[in-house]
Amino acid sequence: MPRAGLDRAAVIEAAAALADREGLPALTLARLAAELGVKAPSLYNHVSGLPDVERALAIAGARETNARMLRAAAGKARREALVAVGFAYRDFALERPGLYAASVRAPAPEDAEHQRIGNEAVATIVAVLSGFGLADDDALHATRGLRAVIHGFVGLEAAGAFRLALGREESFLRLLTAFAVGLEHSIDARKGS
Amino acid sequence: MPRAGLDRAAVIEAAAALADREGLPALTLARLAAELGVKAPSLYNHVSGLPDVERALAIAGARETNARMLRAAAGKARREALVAVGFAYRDFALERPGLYAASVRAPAPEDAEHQRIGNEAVATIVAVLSGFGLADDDALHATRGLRAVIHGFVGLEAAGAFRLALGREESFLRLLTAFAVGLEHSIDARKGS
DNA sequence: AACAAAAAACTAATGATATTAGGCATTGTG
DNA sequence: CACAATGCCTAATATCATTAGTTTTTTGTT
Repeated sequence: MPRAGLDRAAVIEAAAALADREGLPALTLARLAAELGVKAPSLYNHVSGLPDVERALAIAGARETNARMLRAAAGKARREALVAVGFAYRDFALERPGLYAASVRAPAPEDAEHQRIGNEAVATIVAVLSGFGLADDDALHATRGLRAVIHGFVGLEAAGAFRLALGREESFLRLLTAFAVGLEHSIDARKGS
Repeated sequence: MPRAGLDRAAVIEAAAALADREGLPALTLARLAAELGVKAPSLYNHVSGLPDVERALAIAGARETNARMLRAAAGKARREALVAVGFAYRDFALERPGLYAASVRAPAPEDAEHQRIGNEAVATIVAVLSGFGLADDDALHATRGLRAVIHGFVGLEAAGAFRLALGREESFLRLLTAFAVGLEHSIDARKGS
């Protein structure tokens, strides 16, 4: 039997491509092996099982998302930064639906590495909101809010929930703007202005 | 062999209970059958397969969500109605995580019944936003926004994404309020006030 | 260069799952 | 009370993931 010349990276890459192309649920070891011209058990020389592959996709997706958000936020502040980060996240989800879907699943509580990557993305959101001059709990609540706004819109869009012929970018832009405006006002209100 | 006395409703109910208790992924026909004191193939006398069960849960969940949102919105308007509906949705997701998870999956495009239930929930959101005096596209964009806000926050919370010791109700309240405030202001801006 | 060790592929087997087919008992109805 | 429908069963097939054990190819060492 000739060797296929696989390694872990090649397996994970093929898995990502398959998940992007046919959806995360279509990613099975049997399918992946066939795609790579190999029998399913052979994959165990490179990965420890399906959960390992899924975790690798989740981490790769989270890394990529975070990198894009950081790039998008560079040199921007407040409302502009918030919108840029939102769209960076959305673009990634639309371009790599399989990786995105994998990265959405919450990391196992005992998976320190995966948790760490997730925390970095949260830190990026925190940084984006720092320009709004929020302190302490205000900043934490706002972070949860922005995560929810972005995750919610992108998730619904990825699930095909927006079927109307109405610009989705426009919807997203308005949502991000409304949240930003709302944030600014709640700050004013709290300052007693 | 004595009869178990099952019918479709009993099967679906047990499936919902199992999904709530152990998570939607734990819902398998084998598991469900064991729970009901019956062998898996016997379930086919009452449901047409696992997808049928999942669809039934999705529809039941969507119905219940919608009913709760309608009840919550009755007699309220604008910001108050928006907050009430958001919390009604959230309460349901926390009380019935399995049903909620099932109802989040988008209906198949050819599944008219399921689509219809989903549209009713959208109509409820539209109604809640009607008090804000939005017209045409503005109303549609805002509806997408509110759906995203609610779905996003509740989804993250259900996934265990909010691990800090910081009131989650408070975070959600602030998010809904920020969105409402942002909406009001974007309306003002558009009116040129 | 030869050979031993490591790595990568394979086949075979196990166990979970869904699902279909076919048989038998129970039940409710004429 | 017979009988037809119904509900449950066992048996069988097919798809997965995964483990064990084998073979073959590389690789690295002497």
